[in-house]
Amino acid sequence: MKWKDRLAAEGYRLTAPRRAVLQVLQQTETPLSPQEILAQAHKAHPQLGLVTVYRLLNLLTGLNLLRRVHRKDGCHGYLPASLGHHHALICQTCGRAVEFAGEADLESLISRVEMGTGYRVEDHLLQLFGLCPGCQ
Amino acid sequence: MKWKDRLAAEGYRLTAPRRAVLQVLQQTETPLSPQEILAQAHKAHPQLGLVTVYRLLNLLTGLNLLRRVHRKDGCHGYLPASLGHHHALICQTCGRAVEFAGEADLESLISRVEMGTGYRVEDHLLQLFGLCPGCQ
DNA sequence: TTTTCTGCAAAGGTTTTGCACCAAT
DNA sequence: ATTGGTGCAAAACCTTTGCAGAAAA
Repeated sequence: MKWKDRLAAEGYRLTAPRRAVLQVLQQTETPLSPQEILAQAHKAHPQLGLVTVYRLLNLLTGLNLLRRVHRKDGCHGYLPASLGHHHALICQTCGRAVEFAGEADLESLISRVEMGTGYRVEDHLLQLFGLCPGCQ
Repeated sequence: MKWKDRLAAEGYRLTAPRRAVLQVLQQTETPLSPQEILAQAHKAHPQLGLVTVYRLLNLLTGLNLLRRVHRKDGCHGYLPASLGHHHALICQTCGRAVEFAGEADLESLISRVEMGTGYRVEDHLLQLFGLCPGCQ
């Protein structure tokens, strides 16, 4: 429910299409492509258009409510974002995803790489792919 | 020169368009988009088409001679790949990229995540972004 | 009522495919 | 001579934008 409050607090309107998309995104455990989001939200709001999905995705990503991930099939997927900087671990079979915090381990890796290359590291992209407990 | 040998060994033909594209890719230090590759290779082979670039990129990526990276601007870029599983560190200002091996550090992170989540991790995507020595 | 949001249509961009011609082996 | 490669055109996608009408505040 906090997503709706957040949108209201930022001055955005709560409309039927947005409710439908929010409901899909808040419940998903797998990274969904815009098309997949449309298909699911369509049930709750049949006249929903893909354009509206894209606009809301950009809005929510900007508010850090959503995280955009790279899927193995090349598409982009969207996942509800936890607070702070987390990373995604995605099941290659069922798509189910969990987030994990790997900052501590990355920091030592990053300082070693900085030392070795002379670069200063400012950002990173880390995703893991594997099999979830149910798919092993 | 070993790329050409590799192509020949795999039964692929050495043509003028391919020579032009190979020359560009073997020399680059920054991840190039297909359009950028076309623009540079065009000098050596003016009638080169973008389609041919795409086909060769897919071919070389399949042979593990090229690595596809995600650029911050959303485009895909291509870098010559070293042997083994390496990762890219890309300068956000000039685009210059280096590869680094972070397997040792990642292994401890990965086993910790496997322990915590119950997933089995089979693959990963790691890229670092920062400033190269010259751009700091 | 005022501003924002929506959905359509259309544009822009990237990547793939079909096909006839051409070139490397 | 064969086989595979090229380039054009066109198609298939994905994503963004312009705009008039609709809905939230």
